[in-house]
Amino acid sequence: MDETPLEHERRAKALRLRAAGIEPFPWSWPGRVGSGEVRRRAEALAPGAIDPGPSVRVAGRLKALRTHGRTAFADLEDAEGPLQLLLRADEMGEVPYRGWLRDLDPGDILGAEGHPARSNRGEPSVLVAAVTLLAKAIAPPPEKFHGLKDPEERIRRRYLDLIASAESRQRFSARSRIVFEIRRALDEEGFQEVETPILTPVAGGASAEPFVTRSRYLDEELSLRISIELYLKRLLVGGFERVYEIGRCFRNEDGDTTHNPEFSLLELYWAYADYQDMRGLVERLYARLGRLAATLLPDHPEAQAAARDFVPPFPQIDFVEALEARMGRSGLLQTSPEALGRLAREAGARLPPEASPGRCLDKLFEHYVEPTLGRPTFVMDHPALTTPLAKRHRRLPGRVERFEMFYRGFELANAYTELNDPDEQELRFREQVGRGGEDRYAYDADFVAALRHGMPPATGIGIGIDRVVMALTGTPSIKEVILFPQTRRRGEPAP
RNA sequence: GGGCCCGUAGCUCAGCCCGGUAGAGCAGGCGGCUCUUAACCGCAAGGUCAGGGGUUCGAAUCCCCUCGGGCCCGCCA
Repeated sequence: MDETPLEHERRAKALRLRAAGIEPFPWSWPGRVGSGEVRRRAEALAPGAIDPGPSVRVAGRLKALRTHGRTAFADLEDAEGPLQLLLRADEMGEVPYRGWLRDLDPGDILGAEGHPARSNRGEPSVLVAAVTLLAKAIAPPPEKFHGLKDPEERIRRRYLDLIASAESRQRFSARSRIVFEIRRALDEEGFQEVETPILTPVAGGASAEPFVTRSRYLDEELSLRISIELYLKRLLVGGFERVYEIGRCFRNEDGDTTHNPEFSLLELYWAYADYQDMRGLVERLYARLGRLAATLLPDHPEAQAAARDFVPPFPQIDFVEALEARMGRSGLLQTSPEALGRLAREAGARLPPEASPGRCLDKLFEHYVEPTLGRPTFVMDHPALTTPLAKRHRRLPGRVERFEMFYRGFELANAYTELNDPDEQELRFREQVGRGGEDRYAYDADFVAALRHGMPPATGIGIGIDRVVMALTGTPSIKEVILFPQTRRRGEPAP
């Protein structure tokens, strides 16, 4: 890559230091303490005072340097936050002080040793006795005040976004904590996490185009999974009773504000329980997550609202009743496919002529009911037409035992009482495959073979992790909750 | 896949409508300053105006194509 004049200057500084016997990329910085501890010690002091206790060693990225002749203020930042360094010629020695001011740049990784202190203006600081370069930044950081704004650069070079934006760092930390909390909650509920194949001979469990690759060893085509479902159900056949997996799934489709080609899915299966049991689990889980979000993001109105909103029990509405009420008509399930298509198109849905009645019903629900579901709401007992792979409802004809939980326009859970009759499963697979259209599921013969050995009655659920994070943190774009979203290849810097 | 918008210095942005020598701030260079925190003051420097083609005496500016990105729609039950 061509070196900019700026980078030339910075590299020259590194070379100058090395020539003077100072390694610009040293190996370690032992005895380091976090900025948080130093801040706390410094905050106990009066302005202008110096902590008389032992000196401390801190480290972090140099964010800004304000020089005033024989004194200078440096903003250091580590994972715990910012910390000011107070550099003075009389503390450090005239020659080292002048040398470091000449050879340091914003963006450098620094170590500093000195006593906690408070500036005359009261800023918690370290009065530096000695400074050490821990890694020279040859390339400059983003602009100090405006940060990195260009949305393309923020995604392609996420490290720069993270350097510049505490908010971005906080959001991704929140994501980690949310996922950890989900694991902890499920562990306490008695579920065990498993790992099932990502490279699979048949990408099943959902309707989506897979990414396809090839195994040279097997001399076979393999697909990256589009869901986790069919392997977890095999484990129910095998005798595991409460299993889940959180993992990446892949769909070979366009991205947008709510879709990325690779995304994280939680799927969970629970033997000897039904979808009503699952509803309780969802309430307990989201109540925890709402409280967590409020703790993690005390300044985020959306996160605070989540804690108030996710208080069980969440209201339940019946899919058909809610839709009919909103539409002001009845007998939807008895309506002809042609009429359903007409209604859906009247509601603004652009549907292909061959769209199934189930798809029309989904579109109608999307249009009439979903926008009204701002608070956590369970939508119960979908028409069988919309959901071929759930178990038929034990009481309501033409329905299946299914619920979705909606919040702020996001579908945050989709659960069934699972189909476990192998003959019916095979029939439905064959219907889907025969259709050959958009809604096709891949036929997984091995899965049907597994069901023939008996899968206990069970409930299962899928939760899109990325969307959970979006909903809890009030983030409008999936790209802001995925560290490295998919982007088109571009001329990358040469090594 | 369709529509609209964006791409100017390392970063944040003016300039584009209405064509006439490419501008500022930050960062960097040189000089000054012992309490700043978007520090400040002075001086000098920094550009493939995303790329290609066209119109024109003359294009960052107007037109076409390509690349990349964003938003909306479609698709993703």
